[in-house]
Amino acid sequence: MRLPREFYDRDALSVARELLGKVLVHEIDGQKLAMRIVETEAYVGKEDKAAHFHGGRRTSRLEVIYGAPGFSYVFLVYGMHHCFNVVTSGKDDPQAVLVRAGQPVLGLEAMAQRRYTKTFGELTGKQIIGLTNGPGKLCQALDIDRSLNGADLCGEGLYLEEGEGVDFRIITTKRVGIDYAEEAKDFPLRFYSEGNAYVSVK
DNA sequence: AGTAGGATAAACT
DNA sequence: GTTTATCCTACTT
Repeated sequence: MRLPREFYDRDALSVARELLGKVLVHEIDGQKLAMRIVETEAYVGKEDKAAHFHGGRRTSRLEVIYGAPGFSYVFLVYGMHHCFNVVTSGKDDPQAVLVRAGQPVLGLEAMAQRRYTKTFGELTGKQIIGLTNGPGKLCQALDIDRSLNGADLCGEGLYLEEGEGVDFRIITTKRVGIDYAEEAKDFPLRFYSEGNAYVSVK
């Protein structure tokens, strides 16, 4: 079951929490790369100094976030890593959820190849975890880059599906990598699946 | 287990 | 010219 537009048409905090356990799918040439989401972060409104759109900043790359919910926002950080976000909330209300980590479900060979240029069987235990345990890593594993910025997640190619009802507890804590964000750096806006090996930072 | 530094380019000032 | 929602490697304890 693909998640409907309404799922995304809410505040980022709710969407971030409920995205845990959902499955992110990227179809390439008929091949499915899929990952169960285990860690997310909410970036919520103009008061949030950690967000690109803080203070109501509205530049060309941010237009998608000011648009309709259920679209992707993909950007490049540190000149080499992509970050995948889901746009939430209504038009002109900038909110988004960063997908920070997941566990591979489908297309493991392709992921191993993209991340390490090795077959899955050649990977060490650490490398298997390293496939998708971070925002930049998961984008490399799932072949997500800026060409997918603005993609409709209710369309074809890149979308999210309902997961398999696995039970887990949600840990709520501070976000990662936003030390510049003054008081916002301590906001409890990161969520992850308790005990999951693929979580980027415990 | 922790700390340090470098890679590397788009976006923004 | 500065900053950056990261990752990897190497070195120290």
